[in-house]
Formats: sequence, C-alpha cells, structure tokens
Amino acid sequence: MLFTGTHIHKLDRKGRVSVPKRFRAALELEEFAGIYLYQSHKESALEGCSHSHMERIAASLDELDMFSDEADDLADTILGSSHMLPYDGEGRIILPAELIEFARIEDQVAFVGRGRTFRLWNPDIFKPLQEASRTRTLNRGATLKLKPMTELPKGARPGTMNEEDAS
Amino acid sequence: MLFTGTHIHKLDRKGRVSVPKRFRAALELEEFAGIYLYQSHKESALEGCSHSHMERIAASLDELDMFSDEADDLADTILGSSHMLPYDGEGRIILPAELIEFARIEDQVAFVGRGRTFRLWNPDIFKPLQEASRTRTLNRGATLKLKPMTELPKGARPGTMNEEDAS
DNA sequence: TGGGAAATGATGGGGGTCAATGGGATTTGA
DNA sequence: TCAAATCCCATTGACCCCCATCATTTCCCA
Repeated sequence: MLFTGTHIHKLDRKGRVSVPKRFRAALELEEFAGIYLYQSHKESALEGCSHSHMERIAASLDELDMFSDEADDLADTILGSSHMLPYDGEGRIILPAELIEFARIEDQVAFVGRGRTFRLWNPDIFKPLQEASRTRTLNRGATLKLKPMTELPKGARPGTMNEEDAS
Repeated sequence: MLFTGTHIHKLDRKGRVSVPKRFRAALELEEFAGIYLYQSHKESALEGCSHSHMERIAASLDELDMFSDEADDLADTILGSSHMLPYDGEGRIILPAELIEFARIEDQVAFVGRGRTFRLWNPDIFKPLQEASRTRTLNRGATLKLKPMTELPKGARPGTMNEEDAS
C-alpha cells in the first residue's frame, strides 16, 4: 500500500497518461477506481492520492472549527481544486488542461512515490530538484529515526495507514 | 461520499443550471432527489448540501441553548433562508432569483466541493479568492494534521475489506 | 545460459455513449 | 387566465469503451 519509486510515462495526444502499474496495485482495494490530483502548494507539481486519503483530509477538516478561516482556506485549496480522475479500461487517466499547465508538463509525466501519496512532475523539472535535495540530505548527514515495529498500528505491515504528513 | 473539485456550469435563460454529475452521484442515495442551498454568512456565495446534512445541521442547532441569540441567528440564517431545490429530468435545478442576486451570479455558476458540503459562486468572484487562499495557506506553512485512519467512518477506508478489521 | 515464446504493461486511435445544454410543449397553481 | 414550473425531446461535443499494436519482462526449455 505504499507509493514508491519514480515512473516516467508518456502523455498522449488525447491528454491521457498511464498510471504506473505499481501505483494502481497500491490502490486496488479502493471504492473509487481512479486517483485524485491537486496543485501542490509549494512546488510546480501535482499532489496525488487515493480516495480514502481524500476522505481522511475531509474528515480532518471537519475537526477544525467549521467557520475558521484556516479551514476555509484549506478547503478551497485542497478540496476545491482537486480533480477526481477515473481510470479508463487500460488504467489511464485524462490529465486536465489546467493541471498540465500548472505543472508545466509537456509530453512526459514523472510519477514520484512519497509513501501514502505521490507527486506528478515534468521530468525535466523534477530531476535537478531531486539531485539538489539528495545533496542537501547528504551534506546534512541526516538520519531518520525509525519507529519501532511494535509502535505501529495493527495491520501496519501490508496495510499500513498511519502517518501525519499532508504536505 | 465527497464533494470535490470545481465545476463550472451555465445558467440558462430559464434560470436553470445542471448539478455536476459527480455531485449528483454523491447524493444519489438521498431520500430527496435534489439539493439544499442557503446564503453563506461570510462570503458572497451559496452554501449547498444534501438532505441528510441539513438534518445534521438541525440536530446540531438542537444542542445549542434553545433560546440563545446564537441559536436564533443560526436558525434564521441557515434553516430560515434555505431553499430545497429538486432536480428536473436532466439533473438541473432552478436557481431562485433571490440567491442569484445574493451571490451576484451572472451566466455561469461554479460548484466548489468542500467535502461534506459545497458552495456555489460566480466564477469570476471565486477565482481570485481561491488564489488568495492558496497564497495564505502557503505563507502560513499550513499543514493539516491528519486523523488516524481508525477514527474514520466505515466504508471511508479500504481497510474495511482487508485484514485490518479481522483482529 | 541463450534464445525465443508468452504474458503483461504501455501506447495509439476509432467510434459509440452520455452529460450538458437549449428550447418547445404541457401542466400546475395562484 | 397568465405565469411559472415541469416534462419532453433534440443537439453536440467530451469522455470512455474497445481493440490493435508495440515494448518489456518473465518464463520455459533446449
């Protein structure tokens, strides 16, 4: 149930692109056969997630004060600008023109796994950023403190579903 | 079911507008085939929801002190000014003149998903506001604290069908 | 271990279907 | 009786189903 790796696929003349088989497999138990995409806040990229992840975002927004400005902004930015994209018979989606333009995608799309979510990039834009990010990580000598297995929620091995990152 | 995305439809000469297919699908199990609309108290927009959500609002109002000013005001603004709008055979509603005027809608209507509810806007008014929301969200460095999967309602998660529930 | 089937995933494109829209006809209700 | 709401049907264009082809990987067996 994790999205991992980078997969580059072609955007065809009809605006369609195949969702990588690995990603589709990670989504196959979902009630909605397709993915959600919305514009990233920080990057020239698209954020992608599953239906259940989107439900989780909506449920989390419900918890914020219903009339707070922050909830309003997040609802407009995430829920209001998201696109629900069903697969066709071959597991492709149609990338809306608005999103193609935003992410400055041309004839290729990079699907980049980020665990529970993934991103879509113009490969030419993503590549140098990835290198820079790798360099920063190395220079920083960053290490990741792993949670002990025993603290993970039940069923977290194949069907893991608990982390806090929504960026 | 969730309301997501922004869908722009045309308001015809008879004051009719098609409810987006995706939104109708999210409502199809409702007992009332149509939607509720009322004036937003913060924005130049219309709040929209399903019959069952309106029930939920009424129930929440019940919990407030029955004679408080706040309950009075909310009852007036929400329940008192709400319109129950049935679909015609093609899934359209007739937008009451009062609401068209309030939201300053002209020949187009933007349906904007907000999870359990949605809003109707004049697209020309909504667009710059959405941009501003995005900017504020970015500057605020806002991240959404996601609820743990286990607190989501059944059916909102794929785990309902796999080993996670078995234990 | 090399090479060729066979299976599977990715890509291309034709055409049918249905959602969105427009407008006329009929009914309802004040 | 008139106006507004509802029903009904026509049009159109985007989307989705289907199939054909191409590219890779896997598998099998010599």
